[in-house]
Amino acid sequence: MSNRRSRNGEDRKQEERSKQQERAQRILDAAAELIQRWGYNKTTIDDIARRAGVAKGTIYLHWKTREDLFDALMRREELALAEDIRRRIATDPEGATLHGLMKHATLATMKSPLMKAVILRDTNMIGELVHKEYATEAYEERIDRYKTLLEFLRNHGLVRADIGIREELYLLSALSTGVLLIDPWLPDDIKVPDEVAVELMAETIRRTFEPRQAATQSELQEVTTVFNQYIDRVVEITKEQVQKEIER
Amino acid sequence: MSNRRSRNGEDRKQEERSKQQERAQRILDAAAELIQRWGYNKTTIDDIARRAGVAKGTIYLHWKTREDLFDALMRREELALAEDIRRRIATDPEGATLHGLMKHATLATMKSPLMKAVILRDTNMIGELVHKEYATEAYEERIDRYKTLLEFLRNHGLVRADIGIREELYLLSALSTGVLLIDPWLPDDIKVPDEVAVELMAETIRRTFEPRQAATQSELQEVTTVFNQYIDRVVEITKEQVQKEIER
DNA sequence: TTTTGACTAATTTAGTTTAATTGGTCAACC
DNA sequence: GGTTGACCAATTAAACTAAATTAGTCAAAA
Repeated sequence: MSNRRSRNGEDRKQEERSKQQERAQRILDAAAELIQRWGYNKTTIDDIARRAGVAKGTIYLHWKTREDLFDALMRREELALAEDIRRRIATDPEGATLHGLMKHATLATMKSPLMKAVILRDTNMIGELVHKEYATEAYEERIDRYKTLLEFLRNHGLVRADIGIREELYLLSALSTGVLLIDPWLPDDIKVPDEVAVELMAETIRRTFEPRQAATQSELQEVTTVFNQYIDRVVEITKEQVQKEIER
Repeated sequence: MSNRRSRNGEDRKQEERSKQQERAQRILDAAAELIQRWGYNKTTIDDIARRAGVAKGTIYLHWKTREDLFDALMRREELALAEDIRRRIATDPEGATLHGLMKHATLATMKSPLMKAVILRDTNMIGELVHKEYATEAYEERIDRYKTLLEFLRNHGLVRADIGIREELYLLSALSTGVLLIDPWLPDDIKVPDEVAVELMAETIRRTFEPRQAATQSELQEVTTVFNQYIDRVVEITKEQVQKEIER
């Protein structure tokens, strides 16, 4: 039906949409870069438009307000983070464990200046506006997901169940937050590379949270499957949210 | 020689000195209270004088500048903290261990708003001036003392020696800093009381840093003695510094 | 239809003047 | 002697204005 010479409306519409989506990504790229360099407050729509090579009005064809643009950027970053974490876990034989997840999630966060700033509520980078709303939300969502996974792992004897979940969540939060933001406090001769830091954290979690004797091979296999399914679902849900926001 | 009716010069001089020292303490009390309430920047010498019930000039009989007063206050707080920690360790059967020390030191810090603010570099409470100088110094001194103790405990097999000291110091720092400042991040239903938080931290340290099998009773006794001597020496050194600063 | 950029109303920033406060001193007082 | 609080120079805060910047709009161009 459709060929190179005479294309039907559907084709053209789709082509245009993908072109527009590509442009949306370019705009978000520009925003991400500028925010990382100048911080949220000092990054203007004009800057972003100039860097993305579009007119200012075009940006408002995609998002109604400046905050909407930022929201979309953060959602995209969330997705990138989730995919990064999934990738790291997939290539790590010990990925599908509590210490594995925490290790990869923390390292991924460290490597994403935007997410790190949001999680740590770095007011210098992220503006005051976001501070209260988005940051708290992001952190609580994170904890919520850990809670779900923790319950699952406890039920399968892969995590201690002799202390409360609240206490475990507290410890995991304190430890990972400590690792995320300790750096500027440390004297130079004690600093360690990110990769070493999360490795140390992982070992701590393993020793503190996971039982002495390893699980049976078959049970481990089963848990790993569900674990990975869970991660995949989180990625999928995030992806859907992002798609919704990119399609105008 | 000297009795109640006719005192010699020495007596009088000493009496006056103690009276002045008492006054110095009163001034520091006032300063501490006001700084806790209003923060360092908003606490004026006039405020302090009024609250301590002395004239402003009197304060300058004790310290040359506002900063000197603050220094003295922090030294005194350091001493109080060190004594508090020693007391807590003395009454805890497991006090003379790495996890015991960390637990009591962290809890003592939590209970001292002034020290907590300095360690966490809470710019809202502590002024900018102090930020760079005193805060860094205090933190590094802390780490230095832990290093000494860590080496000692490692040599006696009470702490793992299969990872580097640097890595151990990093982990202890990240963990305790995380515990110290995580609170405002947490959703309410995950918060735990300070006492529980440090208990969880202690358990983490025990599991992560200390060997599986307990030491022999006699060796433990020996280590405990040295451990306590070390704590005592830290307290004594701090006390001397404070004395020097209080005596004009 | 889609994209643009000049335009506007509103906010932020920068600069200035004025008023209040503050750290520190010292002559007078105890 | 030791202690005080009025006093001063210097700093900081407040009030105000002018200038610049910014998010968002929309008529015109592509």
